[in-house]
Amino acid sequence: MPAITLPDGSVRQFDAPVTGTTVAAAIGPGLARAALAMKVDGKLVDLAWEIAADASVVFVTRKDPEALELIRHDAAHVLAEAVQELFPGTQVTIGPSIENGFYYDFARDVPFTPEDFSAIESKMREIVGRASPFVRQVMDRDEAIHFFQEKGEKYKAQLIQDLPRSEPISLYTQGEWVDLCRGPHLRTTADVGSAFKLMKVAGAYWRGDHRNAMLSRVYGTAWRDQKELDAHLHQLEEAERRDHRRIGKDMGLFHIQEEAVGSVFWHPKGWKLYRTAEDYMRRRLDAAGYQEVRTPQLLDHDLWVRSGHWENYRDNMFFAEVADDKKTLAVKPMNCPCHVLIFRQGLRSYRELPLRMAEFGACHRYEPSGALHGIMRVRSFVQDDAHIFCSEDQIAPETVAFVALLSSIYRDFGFESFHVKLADRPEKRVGSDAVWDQAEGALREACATAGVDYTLNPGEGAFYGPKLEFVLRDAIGRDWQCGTLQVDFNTPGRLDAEYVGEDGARHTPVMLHRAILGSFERFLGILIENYAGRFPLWLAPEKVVVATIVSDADEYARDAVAAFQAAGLTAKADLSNQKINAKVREHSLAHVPVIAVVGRKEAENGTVALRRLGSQAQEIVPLAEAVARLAREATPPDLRVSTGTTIAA
RNA sequence: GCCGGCAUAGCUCAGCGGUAGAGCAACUGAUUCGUAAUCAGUAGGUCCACAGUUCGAUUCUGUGUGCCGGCACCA
Repeated sequence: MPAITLPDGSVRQFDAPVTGTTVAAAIGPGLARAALAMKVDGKLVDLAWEIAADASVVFVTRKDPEALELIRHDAAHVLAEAVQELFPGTQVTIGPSIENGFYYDFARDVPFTPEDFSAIESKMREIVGRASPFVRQVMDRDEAIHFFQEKGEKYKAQLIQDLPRSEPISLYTQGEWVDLCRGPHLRTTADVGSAFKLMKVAGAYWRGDHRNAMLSRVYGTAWRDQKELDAHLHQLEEAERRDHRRIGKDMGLFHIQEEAVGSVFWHPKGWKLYRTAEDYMRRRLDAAGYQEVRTPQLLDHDLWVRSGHWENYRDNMFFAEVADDKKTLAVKPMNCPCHVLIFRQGLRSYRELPLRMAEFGACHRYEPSGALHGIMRVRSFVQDDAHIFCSEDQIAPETVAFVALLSSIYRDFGFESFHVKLADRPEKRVGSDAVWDQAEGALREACATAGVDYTLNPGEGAFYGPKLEFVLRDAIGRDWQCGTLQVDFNTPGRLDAEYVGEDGARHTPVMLHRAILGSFERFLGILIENYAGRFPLWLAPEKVVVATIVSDADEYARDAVAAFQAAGLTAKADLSNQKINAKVREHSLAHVPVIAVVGRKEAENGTVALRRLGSQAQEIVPLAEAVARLAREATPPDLRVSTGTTIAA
């Protein structure tokens, strides 16, 4: 007879197998009301699950994280029921809970549109109101297939067909409606609550494969209560407010147009930002022992055949031809082969290794039209690329040095945390399995040496080698993959790179492909969104606007601008015939970090009234002090001299 | 590339089978003002492109292009 151990350590004895409902009721009416599901020996199950043997039980209530996932999953079921009530003939497929909500994929001749939402949502609320219990039932496999085929649900039948034989087939019924589902579920549809909202429709391939039928996916968001839902909707607005395409337009940083799809026209202010980032990166790479190079855009396609790109990457490459030359040229999608060609000039010695070759390399890739996204995903971009030619035993120390450099650079750009994924051999690849074993082993070992914790990203490596992906988190919690470190035992050999070792024999170097920002375009897009356009002073393309209150201060304002500019601060005067309120508003909306207001008083006293973006406070300081202080603040982080340190003799 | 939506003034958007409107921005004038919109006036359009239907198309239909949201892709 089951003895139930509760989280507080107490034990309850029962005479016969019991359900969670019974146990909760035995503990108290409060818990009986609050318990939505339970964990039996750590496994999440329905409250109606029967416990026959001794077990530890933890009840899940609305405030537990597990509850949220159940709410979302159940909301998906409610959505599916609502859709099938409203649109008979629609087939159901799958409907999982996801981050922030749920979706359900439907097979239907006419895809859903957002206009259908209000009817579906009303029906969903009606179903929630019915408080139909979720009832679990286990069915024989063939019977279940037959059951769904009878109902005309061929996708469901297919799902069961493909489940492993060992898997029990469970169905859940809510009222009249039945779905194939592993579970678990809440008690009744009422537990879903009312804090849900349908968000968007989208096409999605059956089983995520583009060769399959396109289904109509309905996305929803669901939360424990209205407050959480509101917070989420607010968060979405916040993300939209930060959209780099919006801010790029508002601040006049860049534009993209039809004549150059997927390529960026950088405007003066945007290019200033770009150059600030590039100059910074160049200094960091110089200091870290990299040698910068520059290589051609167009190269004979034969090179790409040898490198393996022709075979594995041709569909994503641009090609160029001219009338009186039979050669086909490829626009480089990567810089690596070019760097190998430089490496191959002359005889290399082991003494030159590790040889770190860097290039801000302009690459072109024919990305699918649907993948393009502002400046984040483009067809023409510049990588902060470098290749480290080294011996096998230099992989680990180079990885350690790289991770240190990358962390420091991310920190300087305002990103405090990142995580790492290790992507191993993909299906489409070059090189033997033995070489891949070696490369993957070397990379894992390097991670251990560098003290890097990583999660596995199976099958996602480059075609020439496994890679580490460095994913950073922005100010509103979104993740972006930027940095990468790839171990390549293939390309150097394919392109005949070699060096003379200590033993006098010729060896093939290992090549580490690495990038920190990834591409400038993407990284700057991320920076824009991370800061919502409110850049720290060193990055801000326009640092100071001197705004006058009266025209009597014009002369002084010009002098002030000159003083800021002399200190290297991009500054301009706003002498326009507008009220100071309007000027403050205009420049605040343009994300200018510092507004220096000058009126009669300031002109007389040689001061400026500083107002920082995002604050209403003003500080009146002598012009010279303002210049010195802002110039110090605008110094890039790598050039700042920390005060108070003395250099030891 | 696939599914769906969208394309009208510099921007945000309204509108309609009889060839176009608002707010903001711009420009002109007045106003000299103390920290997120001073007032008045003026100008501004191949209604994405091409084809079709129609007496007549910015509007309806088709095709193309681009953008947006997903999916697939991201070596």
